[in-house]
Amino acid sequence: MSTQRRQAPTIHDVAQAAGVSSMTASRVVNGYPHVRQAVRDKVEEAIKTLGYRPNSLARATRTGVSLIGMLYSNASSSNLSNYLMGAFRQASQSGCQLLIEPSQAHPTPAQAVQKLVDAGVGSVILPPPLCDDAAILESLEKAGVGAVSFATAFPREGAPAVFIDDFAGARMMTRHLIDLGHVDIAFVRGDPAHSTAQRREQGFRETMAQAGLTVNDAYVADGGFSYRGGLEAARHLLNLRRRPSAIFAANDDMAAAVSAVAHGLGLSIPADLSIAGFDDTSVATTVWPELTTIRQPIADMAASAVKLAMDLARPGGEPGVHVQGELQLIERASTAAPPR
Amino acid sequence: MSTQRRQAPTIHDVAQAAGVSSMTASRVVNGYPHVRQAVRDKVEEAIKTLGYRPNSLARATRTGVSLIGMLYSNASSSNLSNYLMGAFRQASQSGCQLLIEPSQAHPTPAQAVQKLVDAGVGSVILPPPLCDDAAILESLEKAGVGAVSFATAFPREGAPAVFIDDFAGARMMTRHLIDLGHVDIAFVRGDPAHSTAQRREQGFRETMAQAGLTVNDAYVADGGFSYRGGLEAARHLLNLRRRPSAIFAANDDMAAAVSAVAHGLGLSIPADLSIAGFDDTSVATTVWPELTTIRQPIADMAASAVKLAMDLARPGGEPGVHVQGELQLIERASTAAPPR
DNA sequence: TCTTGTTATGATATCGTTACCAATATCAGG
DNA sequence: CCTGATATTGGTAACGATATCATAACAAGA
Repeated sequence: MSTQRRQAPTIHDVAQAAGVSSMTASRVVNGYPHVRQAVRDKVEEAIKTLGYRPNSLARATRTGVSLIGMLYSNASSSNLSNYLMGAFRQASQSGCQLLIEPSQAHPTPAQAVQKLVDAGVGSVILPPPLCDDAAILESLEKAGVGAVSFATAFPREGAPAVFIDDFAGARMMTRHLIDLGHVDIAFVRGDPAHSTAQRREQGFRETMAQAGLTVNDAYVADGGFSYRGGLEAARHLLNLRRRPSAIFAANDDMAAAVSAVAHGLGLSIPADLSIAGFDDTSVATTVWPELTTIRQPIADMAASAVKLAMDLARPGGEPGVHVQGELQLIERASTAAPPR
Repeated sequence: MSTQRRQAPTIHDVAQAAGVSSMTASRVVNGYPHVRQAVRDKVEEAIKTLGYRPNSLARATRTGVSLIGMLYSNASSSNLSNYLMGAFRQASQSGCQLLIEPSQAHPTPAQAVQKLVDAGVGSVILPPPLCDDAAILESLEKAGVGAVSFATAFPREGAPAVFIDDFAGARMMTRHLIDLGHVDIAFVRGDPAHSTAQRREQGFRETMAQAGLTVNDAYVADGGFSYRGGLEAARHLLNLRRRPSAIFAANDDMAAAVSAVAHGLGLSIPADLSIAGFDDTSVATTVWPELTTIRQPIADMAASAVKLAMDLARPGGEPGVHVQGELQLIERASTAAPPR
């Protein structure tokens, strides 16, 4: 029964064990040059033996802390936890503090941004639709606070941004449905205020066109990215005289709504109707059958955003970096070949 | 266009501005006694003038950092973001690092716990069902790592825990339905492996009994806390010869499933059927109509858990503290008086 | 007046880390 | 063998905050 709380080893312990100065050990830990391979090996062995883990807080005090502001809108709330996970993991690694502010807790998004600025953040991370809001970007520039755009479909040249290729994602999914043999494919649009909604629709339309398929106007319904909007869109689409054999919704919430309506009409999924979503949020695996969807690496993207934000806050930071997340088509049980 | 990055003021700046030593300033900041009111005022004014904000990272280096392990199971994934938000907010305030580990990423929960221990955490936060697992608790004790139980329905005496009164919550909701005039009230049970599921069922049953209402066995269905399980439970309940006029599901996911099935059967909510959930997760406001449910202050509870975990990791920490979250009945559009 | 005790303040050391600079080792070219 | 450049190391001083101890001030009791 060892109640002994073992003290975490410090870099000095490592240095002593390896028989070098703590400075040299620090250099090894941080991968700096000008350390002989032999010494490097010794230090690395000591690190492994002692189980040393750098204390990122102490490191941050020396390197200079940054306070980074992060907004979130609970619109994409299913993705929120991944967003937070990735951001905080990176923040803890880089030793910066994150100040999180729900944008919908303020009358206007501008006020949420102002609150962060007043708190003294060095830079902020803006999710959609704020990252496409010219007024907000301008007020930030005036305050001398840099902004990293997160998940915008139109990253600005010369400004740091983390995003995915919504167009390509929509293409992948449309392609998938076409390859399964579908011809009558309907689309549920997102909120046009979000740049991503536009790109996803373009991706759908162009892929259909390239495959020589026409997109009937009645086959494109507005869902506003919400479950409720998805319900109405689904009611419209599934009551058409010529019912589509597949419905591609611009996000998972709407796809889930389509699924609910389809069940209500006694349709069997995917035998009677294929349903595809986008985002791979938790609802994609909550509903039954689980949704075929496009996964974005939200956590990694959030981590990248924090990294960019830190660079931005640093005096010598190099702005204008773009990071693109890799998309992946996740095939689950909600899509199949159309009924004969 | 001031590109000048203002340096954040330190406690020394404050001290100088107030004409005292940094130690005295620190005492004021931390609310320690033994500072004259006049001096306290002077320092506080300096803090306000300079806009000083304590650097919690630097503070933590001196006070002793703790690395706190946090497990999560994506079972309650809708609550995950709130859980993370609260925990991270507190961690950043207290200057501790959080190491988060998804328990389902490991073959057994015990291995997830072991990974945290190996990483050198000072204590861990255990959500259900891990917090009720005797084997895990024992192995932690052997390793000398304290555990804070999160959201268990049976907090152990003498062990730190953060929880809600599931029993009382279920009572509140059952009472609400009875007060609306419902008599034929059905219940969708959660996963019996979770202690909270049992307590919620007890709360339902006892309140019914106290109101002189009988609970028909056919009116209690198993839903396993999942959407899918909720679907089956709802199909069973809504196809009974004598259909209940209200269904109380032990969590929101299952309530959402009930809602979906009810829509499918052409029932109007709440005119034909009242539906109640528990947890107030994001699905409660995603489905239509929005769910009447019981809100738990998950974020605050997570923050408390982090605080307890830090106390636990500190040598002189006082264990055995219990923190209970306040419940609140959120009345939305899914409940109303029963049809005549 | 002289303890004695309590309250109020400051000086200094320290946390774990890295920045900065000085010191030494090594090597190429003459 | 020397010269200067470059690679490799260590010493020291920070970073921002607090713990600890010492000191100063003041009041109450002997």
